[in-house]
Amino acid sequence: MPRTGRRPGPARTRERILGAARTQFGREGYDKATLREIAAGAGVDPALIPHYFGSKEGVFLAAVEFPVDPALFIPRLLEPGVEGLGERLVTFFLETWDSPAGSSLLALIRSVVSSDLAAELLREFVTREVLGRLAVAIQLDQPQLRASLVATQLVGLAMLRYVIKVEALKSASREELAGWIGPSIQRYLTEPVV
Amino acid sequence: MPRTGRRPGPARTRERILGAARTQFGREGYDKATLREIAAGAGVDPALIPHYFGSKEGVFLAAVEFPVDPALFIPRLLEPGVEGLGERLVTFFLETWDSPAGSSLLALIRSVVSSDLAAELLREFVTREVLGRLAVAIQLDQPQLRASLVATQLVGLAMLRYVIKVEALKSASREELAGWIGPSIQRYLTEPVV
DNA sequence: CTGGGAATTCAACGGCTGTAGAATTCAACG
DNA sequence: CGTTGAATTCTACAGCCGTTGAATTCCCAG
Repeated sequence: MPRTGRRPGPARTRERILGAARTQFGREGYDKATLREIAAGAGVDPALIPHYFGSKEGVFLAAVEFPVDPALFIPRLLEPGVEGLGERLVTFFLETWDSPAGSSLLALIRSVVSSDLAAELLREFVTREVLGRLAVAIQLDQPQLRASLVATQLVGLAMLRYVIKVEALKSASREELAGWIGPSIQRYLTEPVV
Repeated sequence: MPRTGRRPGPARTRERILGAARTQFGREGYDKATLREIAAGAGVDPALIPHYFGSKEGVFLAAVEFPVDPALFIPRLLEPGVEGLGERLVTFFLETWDSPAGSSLLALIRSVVSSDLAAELLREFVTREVLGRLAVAIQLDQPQLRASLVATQLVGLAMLRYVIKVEALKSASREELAGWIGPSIQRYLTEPVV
């Protein structure tokens, strides 16, 4: 059983493919992004991508891993107590989008609208990992509705600031936005029943 | 100069093509929708569409006309005064989406994310027709930022309720949602400077 | 009844897509 | 140095797309 053959390589090129895939999926969304463009971005032959990841779907799933771990950040946001939770949540949300991890989120949100696969993926993940944890954290009625309302405000903010790029939101500072939007989130999370 | 030849027809089939186009663009978005599927939905040969509307872009522009006229509904919403404006706005927004006109909006929001053409179209229209009118209506500082914040909340609501179809939002009543979200909108519009 | 012209269909082209499989390169080993 | 087998590339296929221009249908005027 000879342990021979070409050894080094795939670690490097796998990473470069994933990087180019994130860029491309973020810029174009799942459908418009093509394996040929991703391969060109990675300086690689297009056939290498199905070879490593099985299919276009495979490289998408490998590329858009959720860039933050809810099991970590949710307790960290809750730790200082409920007061100011809304503002902290908005600030954390904007910091994540403005960080390098934002490209993964852009790929996800762009793809969610065009691909049922991506929509299902995100809905399952958010329901299980995020809404679940938030539901047990806030000890109030209708936790799913409350968490969903929070999501509407945050998703809308991401859509207009990062996807459509509305000028007034693009040029506003994180602190300013947190000051405006934080209280809305806070109310969705803590306001007693309507 | 003989006025002869086949006369009736196009009015009917033009309408049927536009209807099928709205359905298809709403279900698939601009990119995924195909002329062949639209034609099949209208019971018509695919070549008729470029023939009547010039191109795929042409039938899209003809199909997704904004289904409500801001010049009409904005004064109507403002007329009872500023108190309760937030709730009225949310209610009107949801009524429009739940009406037959909602399919045009779905086509628009689905397409905005995949097509630069649609994004540019919507951004220009909203900036000019909606934000402008709202800005003069509310006599406060930073009218564009305020109107954009309103838009984030409404767009996010539409995304999660009608595009991703999150259960908690899909099954909530219009009144319930207006009760939760209305105050946020109200604050964005009328809260004195932060 | 007959011809003309609009309405509609047919057939096809060129381009792009994801993907499969054969062919080739090349670093590491005996 | 030659063999080996993984890493990579080449070639090609089948399918769908928007669009085109010629062919056909069919209503209506004369």
